[in-house]
Amino acid sequence: MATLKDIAQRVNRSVTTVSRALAGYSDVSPETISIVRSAADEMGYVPNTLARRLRNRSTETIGFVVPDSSGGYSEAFFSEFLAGVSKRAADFGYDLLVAVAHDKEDEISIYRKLISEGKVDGFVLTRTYCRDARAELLTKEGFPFAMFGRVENASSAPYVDEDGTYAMKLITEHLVDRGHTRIACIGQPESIMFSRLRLQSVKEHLATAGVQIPEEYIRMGYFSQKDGYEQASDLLRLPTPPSAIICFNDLLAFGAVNAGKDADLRIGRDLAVTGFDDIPMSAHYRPPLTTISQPIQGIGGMVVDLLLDRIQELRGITFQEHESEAAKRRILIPESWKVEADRHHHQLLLKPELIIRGTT
Amino acid sequence: MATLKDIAQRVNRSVTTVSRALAGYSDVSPETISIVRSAADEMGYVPNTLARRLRNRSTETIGFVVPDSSGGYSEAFFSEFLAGVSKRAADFGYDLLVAVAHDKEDEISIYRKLISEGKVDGFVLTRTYCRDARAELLTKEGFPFAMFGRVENASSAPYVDEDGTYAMKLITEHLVDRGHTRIACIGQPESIMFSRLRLQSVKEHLATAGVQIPEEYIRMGYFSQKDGYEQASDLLRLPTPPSAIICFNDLLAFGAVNAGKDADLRIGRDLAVTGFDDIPMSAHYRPPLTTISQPIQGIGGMVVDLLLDRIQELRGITFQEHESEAAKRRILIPESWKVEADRHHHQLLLKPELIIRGTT
DNA sequence: GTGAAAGCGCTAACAT
DNA sequence: ATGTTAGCGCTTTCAC
Repeated sequence: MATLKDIAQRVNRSVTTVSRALAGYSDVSPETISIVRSAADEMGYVPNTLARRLRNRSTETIGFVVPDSSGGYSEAFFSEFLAGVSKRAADFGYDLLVAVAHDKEDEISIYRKLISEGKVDGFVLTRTYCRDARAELLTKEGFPFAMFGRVENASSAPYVDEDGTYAMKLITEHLVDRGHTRIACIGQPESIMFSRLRLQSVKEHLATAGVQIPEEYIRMGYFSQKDGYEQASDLLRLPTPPSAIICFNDLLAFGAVNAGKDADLRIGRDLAVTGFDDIPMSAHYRPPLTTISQPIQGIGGMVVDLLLDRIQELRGITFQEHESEAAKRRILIPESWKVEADRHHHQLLLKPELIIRGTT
Repeated sequence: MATLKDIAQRVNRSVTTVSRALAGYSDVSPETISIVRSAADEMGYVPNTLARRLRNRSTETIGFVVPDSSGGYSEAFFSEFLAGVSKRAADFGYDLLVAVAHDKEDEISIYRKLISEGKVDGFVLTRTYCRDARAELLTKEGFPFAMFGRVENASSAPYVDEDGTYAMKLITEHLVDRGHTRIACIGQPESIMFSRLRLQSVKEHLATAGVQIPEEYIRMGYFSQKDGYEQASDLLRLPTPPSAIICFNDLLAFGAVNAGKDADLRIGRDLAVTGFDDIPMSAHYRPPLTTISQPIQGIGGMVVDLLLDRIQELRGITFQEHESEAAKRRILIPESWKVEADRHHHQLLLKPELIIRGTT
């Protein structure tokens, strides 16, 4: 591996000059620059990452800690998000460090460890809780992070989230329009922020439409297709079973559809089912699932943008910032996104889209 | 952040001594050791990872490059494997760097980049191809790697694989025992090593049992539940449709089951379907899926063991190795695994287990 | 426009 | 048993 020193010897300049030439500093003569550049190319020079990181006190690495109970994730969601994060990070020369936690306590200790060992510059969080231990820790430590989802105990932290309240407005209105009055829902635990928001929204908008939702129609705490099947089966055995089931992710909805089929109901006619996420399989399910689309990969990328912006911001306080650098990091929202943002574009709420298919 | 220097000043020793005390070298007085240790504890000393890595010329990081077309993965497989890798790596103080590739060419260039920038000490590969461009590159570069799966163009590389040949023997025998003579199969592209091996095995064992398998019964090149549905539907529309369908993963099998249901066949009686992987959902599908179990998480861990062993081996050539270190790294195979291994335990073949459930 | 020198925090060879 | 010295490869004052 060629080093700056090797190049310096070859072109008869000092290491310093070579370093600056390569970095494109303005106080290096054009001639020197071209000499150095071509030498570097020929020698296949690649800067030593470790040395640069040590010197710059920057790991150029983003941390992503995955809770092992990934049952919580619909798996497709997880890979999509990961792809979005990884690619955007790579665009900025950042690496992605992934750690998988054994359990809840382990998770927090992993964050502690990664921080104290200085292995990452910041974290990306997803699947946020209303009271989120991770957000709390990171806020307390003053360590940079950005989230897919909101929390209640870190109100100024940067996030991207889908407007679940609005999404559920779309869904309830859609179902009420279709004439449904017995509407149930199956969702994740209410401790998860988005789940609570969605449930609240369902309740509110049903109330507005003058539709009652009895307690036994509300099933919270579930994730998987199996859960969806079981809860839906149970709902359908009630004395007055629902005619529509709102599920808080697509997997739950698949389970509910199966339960309906097993109860000999015609899905979309006798029983309506809706999902959330629009994972790839949803369009190909039978019948295809009515659901809410989320640009998960794009959101992953956006969370990285927010995080890197935050990191730069904190650096700015400590170090002098080149103006050019400062200008580089500005949050850019894709044209195609409908979004509500705060003044600094650090807290973004996406307007979701309802995809009407065969299950309603 | 406290540094060695800080501790050294506090306890009136040199930085060297402190370093060695903390590392537990035998040539430091017990007294000094305890003084240094307690000072370090009090000051909350954590070694600077970057500095240590630069000095040791080791990144303590494993690379895992995920092809973006993760449609290829059954998603559950992917997270399980990741969990196994990450946890085992953590046991040895190694980090996991994950990169997601846009496409096939991008993938190779990511490997090149990570190598030349010195960001990882070795790679973990999965979903291997018969002629695997990654394995080829890494072998050529002499860069450490270990695989879940075999390849044909890197015969001495360390791997763990499930014995797919044996697995298919179990499945075909099971089906033939049940009286099936019209047996079809749906698998991934034959360019994928495990897929080719499984297909070969199916053909051989059917031949042995005196069962014909016509060309139109063989559908290779598929991954998803949707694929499974489409191919199975097509098979069932043939003049002489199969009475059993062997699928090379569980997702395909789910699709095939659905196709059978839609054709009003009783699954397990009129039509038998088998899967592969035993992902969590398989036990809860309706009917529950007959399939082959793979301890995916355990395999992920084992691949890490193989890789770290390989890395140490290569280091041993360059650097002097502490004996204790050398002793530490020996491949240990879990008691519960039935396994065929080479002399050095660097190439492992797991004996799979057939899980008979409701679909046969 | 260029170079010398210092230092990020750590470890190891080599004294003593 | 401990300290001195050197250096990993890079970036950044600061002086000329």
